[in-house]
Amino acid sequence: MRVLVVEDHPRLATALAEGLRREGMAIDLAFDGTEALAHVAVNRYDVVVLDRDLPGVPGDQVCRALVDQRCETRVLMLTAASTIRDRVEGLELGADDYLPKPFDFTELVARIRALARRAVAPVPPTLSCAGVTLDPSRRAASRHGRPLELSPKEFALLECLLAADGRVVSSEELLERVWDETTNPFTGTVKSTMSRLRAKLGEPPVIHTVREGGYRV
Amino acid sequence: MRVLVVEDHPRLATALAEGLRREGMAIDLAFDGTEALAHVAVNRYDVVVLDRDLPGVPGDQVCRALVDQRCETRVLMLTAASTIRDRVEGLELGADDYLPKPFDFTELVARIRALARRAVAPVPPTLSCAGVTLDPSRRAASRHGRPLELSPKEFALLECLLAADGRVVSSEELLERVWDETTNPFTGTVKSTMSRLRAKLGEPPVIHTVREGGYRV
DNA sequence: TGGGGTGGTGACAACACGGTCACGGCAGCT
DNA sequence: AGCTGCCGTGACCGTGTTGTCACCACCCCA
Repeated sequence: MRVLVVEDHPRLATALAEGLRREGMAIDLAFDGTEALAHVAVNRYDVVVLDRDLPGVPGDQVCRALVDQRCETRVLMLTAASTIRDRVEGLELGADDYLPKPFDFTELVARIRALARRAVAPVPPTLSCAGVTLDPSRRAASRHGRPLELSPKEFALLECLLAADGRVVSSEELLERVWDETTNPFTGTVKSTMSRLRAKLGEPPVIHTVREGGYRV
Repeated sequence: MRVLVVEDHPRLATALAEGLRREGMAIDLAFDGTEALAHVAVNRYDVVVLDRDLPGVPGDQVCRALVDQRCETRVLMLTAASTIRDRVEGLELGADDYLPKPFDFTELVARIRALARRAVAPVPPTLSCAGVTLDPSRRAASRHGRPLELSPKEFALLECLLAADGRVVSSEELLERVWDETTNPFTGTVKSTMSRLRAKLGEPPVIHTVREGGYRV
C-alpha cells in the first residue's frame, strides 16, 4: 500500500513514517503543501494522510486539488482543530476521513486500511472498430468523433456486432440476442433495422454482409 | 442517496430516519440484524448505518456479511463502545467508518456523505455539468450562477444524474436510489418529478432521455 | 437467358414510450 | 383550522420506433 504523509512537524512526520512502515506500508513524506502536490503529481497513492495546518499552501487546498483530480486517492485529514465544525468542514471539502489530534496510532492504521480496502472502480468498457466507437454505459455511439443518433434496436445491433469483434454473426443469432424469444423467427425486421443502421453509419461501409452467413464489422 | 439505518432503539431509529430524510436521503429502517440482512439482500444501498449492539444477529456479523458480499455498500458503525480498541476492531471487521456514541448529528451526516462520495467511482464534493452546479452538503444548486429552488426529490434526482457523470441512469435505478422501499415499483413519479425538474432547469436542456434506457446529463 | 434464392430499400401504419397537466392527498407551518 | 408546497396518480397526447410488406438488385446455376 502506497501512502503519502503530509506533515510539517519533522518529529511527528518521521515518527508516523516509521510506524506506518512497520505496518508494512510504503511511505513517502512531504513537509508542506507544494511538496505534497509535487508528490501526488508524480506518484499514485492509495491514501494521503494530510495535516490540515500546513505552512505555505494550506491542507485544504491540497485536499481540494486531490479531489478535483478525480483520482482514486483517498484523503485522511489529520489535525489539531477538532471541533465538530472543523470536522464537518474537512469532510465537506472532500476528505474521506477526519481524525483529530491527539489520535491513537492503531486507530490511524485501522482507518488508513479501511480507506485503502475498497478497490477502484473498473473502467467502463468501450467498444470501437473502424472509426466507430460505442460506449454501452453512456448509451452513446459515434463515428469519426461525430455522435450518432441511434434508436434502441439499432444501438443493440451495433453493440452486438462490435462485441463479436470481426466474427460473423448470423441473422438468427442477432434475432436471439437483440430481440426477445417471442419474436417471429421468420421476420424481416433484422434486415430493416440493419438497413436503417447502415444509413446512419454512412460511408465507407462498416458492416459487411456475408452471403448465407450473416454480418461482420 | 439510499441509506439503511440499523438501530434497535425505536426512538433513536426514527429520530435518525427523520433527520436524515430531512437531509434529502432515502431512508429504510431495520431494527435487528436479520431484518438488516433481509434489506441488504433486496436493495442496493449507498451506505448502511449500523449499530454494533443489536439483539439477535450482532452488528459485527451483519458487517461481515456485507463486506463478504463485496458489494459497493459502505458501512458506518455507530456504537456506544468507544474505546480505541473497539474502534479498531470495528474497522478491521470491514467497516468503512466508525462513529462512537454520543455523536453529533451534523458529523454523522458529513461522514455518510463522505462515504457515499467514494462509491464505485469517486464523486467530488460539488458536482457540476453543463452550467449546472450542485453542492450536496449545502443542498444548493444553481444554473449559470442563478440559484435553483429545488424540492428534495428534484434535488436528489439531479444529484443522482450528475454523479453518474454522463452515464445513462435508468428509471428503475433512479427509483431505487432516490426513493425508499415503500414506493410502488410501477409508479410514474419519476416521470413527473423529472418533468418538474426540467422545467426548473430551463433551456437549453441539461437532461437528455435515452429511449428504453433512462436519462443522462 | 431465365428463374430461384438472397439481401437491401422505402413506404406505411400500429404502437409503445415518454412528456405534460390537472387533480387531490398529505404534511408542515402560521 | 386554513394555507402552502410537495409529490404521487391517472389521463391524454405527440412522436419516434419498428414490424410488415412490396419491390428491386444481385448472384449463382441450369
